Amino acid sequence: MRLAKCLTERPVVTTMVTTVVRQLKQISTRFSIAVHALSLIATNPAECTGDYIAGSVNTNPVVIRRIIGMLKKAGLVDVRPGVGGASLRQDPERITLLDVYRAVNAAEDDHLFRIHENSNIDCPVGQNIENVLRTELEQAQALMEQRLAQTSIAQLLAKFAR
Amino acid sequence: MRLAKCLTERPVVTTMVTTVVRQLKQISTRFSIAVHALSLIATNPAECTGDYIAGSVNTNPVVIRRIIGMLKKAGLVDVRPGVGGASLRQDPERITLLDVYRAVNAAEDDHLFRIHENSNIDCPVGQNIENVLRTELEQAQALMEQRLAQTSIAQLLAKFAR
DNA sequence: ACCTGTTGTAACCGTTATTGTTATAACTCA
DNA sequence: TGAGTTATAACAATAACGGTTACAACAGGT
Repeated sequence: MRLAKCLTERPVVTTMVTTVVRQLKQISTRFSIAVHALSLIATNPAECTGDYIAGSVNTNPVVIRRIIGMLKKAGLVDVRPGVGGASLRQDPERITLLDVYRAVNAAEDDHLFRIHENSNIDCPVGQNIENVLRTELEQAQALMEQRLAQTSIAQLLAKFAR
Repeated sequence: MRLAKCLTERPVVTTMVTTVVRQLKQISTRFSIAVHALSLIATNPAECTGDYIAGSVNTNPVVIRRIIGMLKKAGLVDVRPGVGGASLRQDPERITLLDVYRAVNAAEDDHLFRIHENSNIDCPVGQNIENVLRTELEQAQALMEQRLAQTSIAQLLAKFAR
């Protein structure tokens, strides 16, 4: 069969593809640590130094400052060099888990699923798979994100025991 | 404040924690490649050798065999050593994207979100954050997976152009 | 004006997952 | 038996992650 040959006898030259990298990141603990930090700040802004938050999260202060920096860049918190403590820039009712998720770059480029590229376009499947699958996966991802958007930091705090 | 001291003056000994590792994996291209392979097998089982599929996906045949091996272990496909070709072990209408997602271990231990551990239990936030957040994130994950479960390989193929 | 405590970063390390690759054993069937 | 195939081990290159040290810059109190 022609297609069989076309697919099996791959040209050896394909190794030229410089690998664009663009690696999708996993959903790291940055996300949960960020939520933790925001919960602390919402509760007790005055004491929220990097060291203090690190003491509650039980990690290194630099890890915390890195994450706080991302939250600051996203407009969620206020921090000033030299002066201790941090404060929310929005009401805790208005900061959702999705805001935090996005702020800490939980998923690269807003794509949770990574899809292989360079499929063989001489093959009916290779020709179509990327677009069709992308549509499906984007819908799945959207549902997840909608759920994240439904919970605010304030709602989270309200669920704490006592 | 007592809590402040408790959190700020961390005992230096905490470094003993041997770091259990347990790294959560990202959603790799294994998933999309597996869907691609299953689509090929559903369409054209006879010709589906590792090299053939690799030609359509445009990657190394060993990568394909590794993935096919996982699909086989999950009971989705039939492959036999020595003999070329592969076949579905279930109707393409009954194989969902979620089945594939699970088969290739897209998320470690079925937990898409990784949550930091060892929060300071002397802190009200540290005490509660893990359980409360876990509940939320599991619901978000569940919605995503339910969406994956709604699409079968057959439905995917039906969406291909011409 | 200094000192202390803090934020903000850069730089580096060890670990891990991923993807591609080579090599080799074992198997099937004509 | 030989060709084609599956199965798998081993290795390398890359990247993300989390932790750590070091240091510059800054603010506020004394």
